[in-house]
Amino acid sequence: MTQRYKLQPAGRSRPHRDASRASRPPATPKQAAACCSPVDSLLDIELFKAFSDPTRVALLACIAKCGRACSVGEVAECCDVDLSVVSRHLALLTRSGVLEGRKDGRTVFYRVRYAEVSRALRALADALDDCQPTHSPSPRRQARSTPHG
Amino acid sequence: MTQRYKLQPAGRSRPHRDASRASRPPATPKQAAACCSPVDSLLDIELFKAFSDPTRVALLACIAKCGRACSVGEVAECCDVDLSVVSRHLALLTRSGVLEGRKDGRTVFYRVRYAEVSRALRALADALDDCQPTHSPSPRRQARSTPHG
DNA sequence: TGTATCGTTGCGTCATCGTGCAAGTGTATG
DNA sequence: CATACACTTGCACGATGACGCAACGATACA
Repeated sequence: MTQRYKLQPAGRSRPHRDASRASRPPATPKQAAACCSPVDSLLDIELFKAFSDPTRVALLACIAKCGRACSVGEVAECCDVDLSVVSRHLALLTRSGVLEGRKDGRTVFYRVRYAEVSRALRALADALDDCQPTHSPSPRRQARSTPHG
Repeated sequence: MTQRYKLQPAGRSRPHRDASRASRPPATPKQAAACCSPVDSLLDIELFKAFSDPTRVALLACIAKCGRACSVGEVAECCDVDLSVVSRHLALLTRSGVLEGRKDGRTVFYRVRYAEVSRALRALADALDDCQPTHSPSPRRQARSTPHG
């Protein structure tokens, strides 16, 4: 099945009650604060915090564009920062569910969890669209044009 | 036309050279750092920094769930922080292109730029998927299931 | 078993950011 | 013109986070 809500680190998964974005929106922001909606869980602070540092994002972009799992040493050649800094950034990206690490001998290979991240981003986009009263109430689409799970 | 790349504050728009994600990915992360791709501009640090503070995200979620433009005073009732803090958060969200402010008399109404934000999120999701060598090379889809521009 | 390699973790430092208070700006109202 | 209201901005302070260096595992190899 598809993971609908908040992005989790690799190897976990968590259910979450659906806030059933009812027929009409709350009248005031204060009322909105009380009623919970998919956007609450999809606005995943840890995920977006991972995307909010230039060095970290540069490292992520390098791995992403590479399209394969990369070692820490390889990734460190992208940026002019200490290897320990790279290690910490990759660890944080892993904790936030963006990367996945695999140890092979004495080297650690990090790969991007493309499907999970893009699914989380699209889910948030859908949830935001659903908040607009003028918007049609969201046909649940698959992740991409290709209908694989 | 649709704005393909980085989310901009309301009232602006910027072209950007297309990195033409070529046939095969770069061999190493270092090479990946040199060649630019849609992910570079779509990993918009200012946007995601806006989503990386709990208070700020709570305020945003309130406005989003409300589905209409809200005044600063209204939004301030959602959280237990000073009004000046709310004002600053909403200003930052505006600068990063998430909100749009409109002054009416002495009150300022902030609304969520739903379409622009969700478009930016989906564009990043697409760009990430395109980085996977195993993935089909991205049919350019419209924003949602409804085929309006 | 010693040594080199790959990566992580502890620690101190510095910059950034979130916050509250107080003062300031701009707009309506009497 | 004075006052009230809605919001913004200056300032100081504390918390968080990014960074480099050094020390520490963990694994491979001679």
